[in-house]
Amino acid sequence: MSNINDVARLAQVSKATVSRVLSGSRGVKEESRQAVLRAAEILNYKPNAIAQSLSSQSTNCIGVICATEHIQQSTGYLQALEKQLNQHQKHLLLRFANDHDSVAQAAQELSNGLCDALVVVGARFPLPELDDEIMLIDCLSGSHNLSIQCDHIFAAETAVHYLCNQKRRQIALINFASGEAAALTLEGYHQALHNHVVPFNRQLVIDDESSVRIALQRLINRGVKFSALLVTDDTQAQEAVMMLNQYQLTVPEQVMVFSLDGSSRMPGSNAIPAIKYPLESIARRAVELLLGERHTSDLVRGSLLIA
Amino acid sequence: MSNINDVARLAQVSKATVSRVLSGSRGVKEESRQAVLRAAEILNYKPNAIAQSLSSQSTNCIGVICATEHIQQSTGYLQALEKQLNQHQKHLLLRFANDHDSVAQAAQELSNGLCDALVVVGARFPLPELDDEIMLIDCLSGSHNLSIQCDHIFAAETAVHYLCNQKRRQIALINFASGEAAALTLEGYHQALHNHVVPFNRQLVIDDESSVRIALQRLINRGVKFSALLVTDDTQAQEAVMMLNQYQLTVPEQVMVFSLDGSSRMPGSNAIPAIKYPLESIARRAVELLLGERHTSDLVRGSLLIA
DNA sequence: CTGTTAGCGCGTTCAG
DNA sequence: CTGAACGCGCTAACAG
Repeated sequence: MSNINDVARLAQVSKATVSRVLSGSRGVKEESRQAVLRAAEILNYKPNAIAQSLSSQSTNCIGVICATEHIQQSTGYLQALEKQLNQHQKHLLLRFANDHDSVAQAAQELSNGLCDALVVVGARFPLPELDDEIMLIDCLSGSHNLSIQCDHIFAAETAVHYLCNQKRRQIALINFASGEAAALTLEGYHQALHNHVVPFNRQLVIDDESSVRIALQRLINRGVKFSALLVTDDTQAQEAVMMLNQYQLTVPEQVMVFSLDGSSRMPGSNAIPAIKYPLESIARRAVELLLGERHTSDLVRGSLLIA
Repeated sequence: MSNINDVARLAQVSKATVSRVLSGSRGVKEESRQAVLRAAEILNYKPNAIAQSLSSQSTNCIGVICATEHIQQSTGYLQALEKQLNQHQKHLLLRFANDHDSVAQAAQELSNGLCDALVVVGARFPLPELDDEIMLIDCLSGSHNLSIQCDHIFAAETAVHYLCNQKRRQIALINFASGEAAALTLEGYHQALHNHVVPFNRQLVIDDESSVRIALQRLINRGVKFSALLVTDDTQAQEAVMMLNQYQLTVPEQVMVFSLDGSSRMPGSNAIPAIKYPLESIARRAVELLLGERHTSDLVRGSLLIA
């Protein structure tokens, strides 16, 4: 690979002039300008990104730590993020993590100057204490400087509202097992029921169970009737449908399953109503926040999606 | 962020000694060694990755250009690759691309010293002329220095063999639209039929159609009966099943759909028999080839997977 | 065993 | 308008 010296030599100018032409490009005689461009063309010269980074004290890399639990979900985010970053000439350094410790380790290992910033995406588990510079997207943790969260209250309200309009008033909820998101979801659920003058039944809510299947079994074991089932995402919805079928409950006739996050749908789950979040705009907002100096957070609302 | 000078100063030694302790670590007096470690601890010092890269002329980054066409497939590769790279202390620089030009551009932009190597994953379209150093995983292109390909002949043979044993002898094939893989698949299909003394019927094969739905329509329009349908991957299988249902054909009773690549399955497609490739070992092999100096290629066989 | 020095490739003063 | 010189943070070769 040729370097700046080679170009300078071939173009009969100094390194500084080469640098000026290829970067700032202002205040250079047209003649030497052409000479540099020609030389660079001939040598197929590309400024070395590493050297530039060292000099400018900023790599153009953004580290993304992606939760794998709901992988098809995360993949949507990944694509949207990459697209946005790409438009800003930034690179995406990918790391997967599926629990507290993995995230901590990944964050450690990416904090050695390789990345200009870090993002954690889709972590549905308690996160370690992270630097305030790190952005959280669609994670459970609530109070963080830089984050983009789904409006869980709004989602739950919308879902309950829709289901009530379908004359389904016994709405079961399998909530997140912990975190701010769980509380907010419950709040929206509560609120919407109240608006529809439906009494709240504690027996219809499970909020301390990480496995959907077991949550559903517990629900059924309780013997309480329900005509609708709210779950937190599409993966859970799929599993719930299968399991309900095993219990001879038809979907959606007897029980309508509703996914509170149906972004990045996989084929075959179109029959399940859901709240869909606009991945592209979330990613755009995320990159804006990340690259801008303003440290703030966003709440994004999802829209009702029915087959 | 503190740098090597800070540590040297605090530890009362020179930069070189600090470097030695944290890298080579040989031939250093225990006393100064401890001093360095203590100082590094106190200052929470992390060697700057960029500076190391510039000096060593090797970033520890591997660029991965991932095709998005069959995204759930690609995601599996991505996770497996990241895991392997991680074990080798390498970072994964992610780029998505869905056509010839995007790949070319991505390859260009990652060839500025930022990456030590490049990998293209899952590209089912014709690729641009790429540097021989670039590794191809599960791509259509055949002759390339460094690549890991699926054994398409073996896969097609296995599929046909299985179907014949199920007494299904009219086996339709919706093949790749182009490339080496298409030819190999057809060869395996051909060969296996021959072994089962089933006459080859050109009317059962579609190999110049990128859309499954249209391919299937063409197949049905031809009016030729088939009791089994071979498609190239799970996404296509899903679509085929839906479409067959629309035509009032029951699956698998009337037509058994078989996916020639059912790696990284999504929930709900368990009923479709498939050939499954071992993603983890493919990724391991890929990283070995990439990091080793031997430039060679691999052919990997998939195993029959039935619900 | 250790400190000094010279690069790695580039951007950026600062004189001319 | 241009070139020489310095610094980014670190590693490696060379003297002591």
